[in-house]
Amino acid sequence: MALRHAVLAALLDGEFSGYQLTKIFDVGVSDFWYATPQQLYAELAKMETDGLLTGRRVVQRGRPDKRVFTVTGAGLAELAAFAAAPAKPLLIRDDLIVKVHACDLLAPGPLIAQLQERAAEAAAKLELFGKMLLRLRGELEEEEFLRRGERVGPYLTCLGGLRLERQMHEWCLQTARTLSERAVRDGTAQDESAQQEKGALS
Amino acid sequence: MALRHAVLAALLDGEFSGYQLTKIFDVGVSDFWYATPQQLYAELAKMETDGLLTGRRVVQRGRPDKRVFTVTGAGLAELAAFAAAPAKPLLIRDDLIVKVHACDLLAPGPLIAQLQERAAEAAAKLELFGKMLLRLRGELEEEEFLRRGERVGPYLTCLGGLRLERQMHEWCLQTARTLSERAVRDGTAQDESAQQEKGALS
DNA sequence: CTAGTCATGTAATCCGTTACATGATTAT
DNA sequence: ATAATCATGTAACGGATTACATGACTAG
Repeated sequence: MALRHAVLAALLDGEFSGYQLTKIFDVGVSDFWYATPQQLYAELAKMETDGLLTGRRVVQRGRPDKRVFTVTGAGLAELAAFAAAPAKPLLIRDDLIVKVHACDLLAPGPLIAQLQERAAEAAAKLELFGKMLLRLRGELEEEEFLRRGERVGPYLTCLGGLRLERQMHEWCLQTARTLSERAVRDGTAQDESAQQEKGALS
Repeated sequence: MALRHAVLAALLDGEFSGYQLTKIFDVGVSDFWYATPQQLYAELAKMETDGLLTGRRVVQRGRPDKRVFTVTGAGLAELAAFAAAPAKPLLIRDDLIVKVHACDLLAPGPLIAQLQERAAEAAAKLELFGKMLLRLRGELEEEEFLRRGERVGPYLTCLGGLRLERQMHEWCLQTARTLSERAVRDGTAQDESAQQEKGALS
């Protein structure tokens, strides 16, 4: 029961449909959670049954109708109870870090490529978060907004996401550089036979 | 099928028993993965059946016997295949960030306390990772070790963990400070009735 | 002699992922 | 026409968490 709290938090920013929430959770906005569409549709149905949300049908022209959800009083109470309870420890699961951990026994080529790819993704998110921060604080300066803004929650999490992506970007590039240099030292990165001798597995 | 690759990577650092691995995965060493004991014992059994690992009984004096595991050739092949396949996107799930996202509608007191607690945990991990880096690189300087060390994988992931914890530490403290200042502005943090008026939920 | 650590599991339940399924509308 | 986007689900499977269970030994 943890996705539901993320959904409640997301719905504080406005009314959203299941589809809109899939977009929000797919990007993992501000890196605060991730969920698949199937999870969301199922959870939304359950939450409505449990009285935490109310759905409202919105007729659209040119597009299929959608049902947007609003947090109820019971939903807010659930969120408050969640906030008061001790937080579970941060959960991270990352294939890439596992691969780097094992990098001394692996072919360096694919790993370096994946690190650079991840760095590029991080850079894209950095830009996104930067724009988001601008949008959220409007005309105010950051300090001013954090002191007197009405809704700073999304801004603070976005700042966290920005920091995370910045450090991810740097780490990936630095790690890729280190592995490249070592590959060169061992007899050029693309030379497969040289790596076989060193014990790398294709 | 992702835990098994993390187990394989961990077992590159030496022979470990299920119990030892629970310690490693419980701390979430270098923040690279997390798993419960039950998950590990089940997965180790399956991996042995699948021929990725071999177990060896170690008789101890003063302590119960243990079974330590070693990666087989098939295990290394599995790891190589995993490394060559595209990595799944980073998965983060964090209660605290969800709470901060909703902070404008919540009582600030408990949230601030939890942010400070998390900051303390991050500081503890920072120290741990610092010591670990020293131990891993021995007498060499970092640059030198990264260029010529034999096993840099754990070092690189540890560097990543260090960066992550450093940024987590800073973000938690900064966010706690921001929320504290806002709480004061609204009529002192511990004054429950004042928050009720503002709309905060206890 | 009590609490804590070492050591290993089973069972039930819950959560999450993958695959499948449908259908309208808009832009090319 | 065809692909892409909007919109919402079901079903099956596999992975993860929680609760339960056991037992030896060590340090206070």
